[in-house]
Amino acid sequence: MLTERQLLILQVIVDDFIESAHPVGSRAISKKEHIPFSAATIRNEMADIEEQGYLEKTHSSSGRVPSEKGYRYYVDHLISPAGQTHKGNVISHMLKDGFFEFEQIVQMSAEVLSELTNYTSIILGPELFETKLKQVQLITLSAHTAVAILVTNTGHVEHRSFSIPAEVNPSDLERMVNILNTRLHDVPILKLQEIFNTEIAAMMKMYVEDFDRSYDYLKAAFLSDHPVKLYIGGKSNILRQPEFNDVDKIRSFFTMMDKEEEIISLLKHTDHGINVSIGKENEVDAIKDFSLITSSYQLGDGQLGTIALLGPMRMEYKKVISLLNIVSNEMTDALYMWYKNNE
Amino acid sequence: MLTERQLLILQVIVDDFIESAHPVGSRAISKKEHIPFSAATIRNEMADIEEQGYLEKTHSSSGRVPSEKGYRYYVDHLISPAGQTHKGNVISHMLKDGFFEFEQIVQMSAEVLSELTNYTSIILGPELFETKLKQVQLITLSAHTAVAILVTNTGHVEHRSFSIPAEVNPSDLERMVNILNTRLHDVPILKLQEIFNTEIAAMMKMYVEDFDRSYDYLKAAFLSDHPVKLYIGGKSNILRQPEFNDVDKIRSFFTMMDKEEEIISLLKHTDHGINVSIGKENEVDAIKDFSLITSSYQLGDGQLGTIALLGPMRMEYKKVISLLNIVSNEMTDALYMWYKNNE
DNA sequence: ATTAGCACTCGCTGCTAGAGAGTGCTAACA
DNA sequence: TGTTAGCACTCTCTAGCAGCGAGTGCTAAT
Repeated sequence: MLTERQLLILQVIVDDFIESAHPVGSRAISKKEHIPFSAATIRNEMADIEEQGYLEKTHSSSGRVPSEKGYRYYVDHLISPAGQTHKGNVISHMLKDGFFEFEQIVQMSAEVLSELTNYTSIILGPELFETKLKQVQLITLSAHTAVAILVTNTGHVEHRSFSIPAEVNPSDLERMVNILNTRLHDVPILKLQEIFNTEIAAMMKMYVEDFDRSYDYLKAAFLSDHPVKLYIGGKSNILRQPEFNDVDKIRSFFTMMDKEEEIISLLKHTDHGINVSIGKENEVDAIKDFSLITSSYQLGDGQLGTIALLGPMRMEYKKVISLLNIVSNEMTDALYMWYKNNE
Repeated sequence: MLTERQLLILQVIVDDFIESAHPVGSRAISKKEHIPFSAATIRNEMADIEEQGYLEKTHSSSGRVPSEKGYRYYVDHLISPAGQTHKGNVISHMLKDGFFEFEQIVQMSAEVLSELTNYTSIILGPELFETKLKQVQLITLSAHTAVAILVTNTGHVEHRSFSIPAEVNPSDLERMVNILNTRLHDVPILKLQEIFNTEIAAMMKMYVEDFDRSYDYLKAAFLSDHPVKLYIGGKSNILRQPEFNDVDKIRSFFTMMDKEEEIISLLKHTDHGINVSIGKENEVDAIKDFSLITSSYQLGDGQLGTIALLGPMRMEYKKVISLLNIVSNEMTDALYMWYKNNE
């Protein structure tokens, strides 16, 4: 167990190290105004704290650095839930703007988050397995080309252009769209493929001449690829962190950031509220000396998306946590409004 | 003037350096099979070549490295136009696929180009000042929300969701869209803003009640931000190049890549064919020790887009040039087909 | 004209010494 | 008994120096 004074010292060390990125020595601590103890006393305390695993040395005669356990304790017990609400205003303003497109807002939020923190921000769109198709529209641009537009109940819009082979009859096309609209309304996106292959195929065969060609084209146009959408902000902002002084670290970081699936799997927990993973607590090896802070936001219908900041273990937890709290709340609010309008 | 033999040596040096990234010494050159001269002879020649500015030393007793002038000469005169057509097939296949969306293809081309070369690829979409609006569609999703869809003559589709304030009358909205469709057909995108502010405003005042609100919303929805679209592939692939051993270089590179406008201005020449800018030949300071190779592709109606590869001066010019040639031709072909279908 | 030989230059590696920052321990102190 | 001053010790970091290797330029011989 740590004494009061040890907690104070631990807090000072973590705060200081988060700010400076340099190991913290006893003398430096004793110089702070709210620390009335001598360097020697602090040395003794530090040895105790280290013994309990909250601190580490980078080498035998260096100052102390928080261990993962130290960060964990700091995050769990030593952070006062400071409310710097002024930071939220930037994003609040963005989101309160009457009209908006979901994706644009998310992308901007990601950029702003990264800009405010100098870490890399990641936002995971709503998980599509709850998302349902709301409406299908087909706009023909010419005799040979058309745009298919899919609108989901979350307000997400996707378009896809495709060319219409000469053999396909325009009236067939229209009939097909009607079929789609009737049958696919309120169908979960993830079940599209299945329904296409069974019911739709059957229905179409009845109504549409030259079934095969039309079917293939339409199917390709409608079944797009991404199940979840990922928004990353400020991949390069993180280079401002002093821990990125090592070229290999940069390389491995960027290599990891290119692997979308890995990142998605990392964020795909749907707990409510803030979640902090420090160092090896992360399941993915590639970020075993990073910290990842995630928060969830909610769509109008209760679905969850994830919003996260990835940075060095020496992260400004206090700032980041309150910021993420604000942003996820703002997003939830804004999306609730949007959803109500859309209903 | 350089003699035959000096040209041969220059070529060997550039080739070798491009491959190895190490300064090339006289002994190494004399060892190559097709070089029957001794190291001493080569030293003499190298001194001459350096005197004429085609080579440099990194320090007084180092091997030689091509100067910018050397690269320039190499590119202009020493590259045999090798036709490695097999590389083109990858992209050819992608593009020949019957249906496609312009943006998807471009993005994929960018990725593939970068993957094949380990440089960063940049593709500039068609310049919109020639692009004209073809059709406007408004799909209402609910009483309060709608999607505006703009289709251009290049087949580019843009959508924008916005909410409809309660005060706006649905029939007004419909009337507005009709007005837009009549008046804006074939209007260049760049003139949209202007026309909105004058003619459209005037016409709408006549037909539409509660003009002000409707107008603002529609305007905001229609005048989107990006005049040209930029596709970047493999920003992090370039980290594989040995010249990126320096953290500062990496930082400045990524900082530059974040400035879209700068990159656009860099590529906004519309010469036909391949263009190589070496080192300080580039107008932007940030890439004064990079080489930029651009090529143009053509849209069906003659508009130009730009496709480029950005890498170290020590670039595999031969490979890159032939690759860019192939890709830009493939893209031009594919887009011509698309355009004909769309007409 | 070409080449072998040689002195010279420069970067790189490894070694050493000294300075600086920090620790742990001991002994003195309140 | 808890706190502190003092001191020896440890470790990193930097500068300086020597030796090696790769490469050059020049000279003299072929």
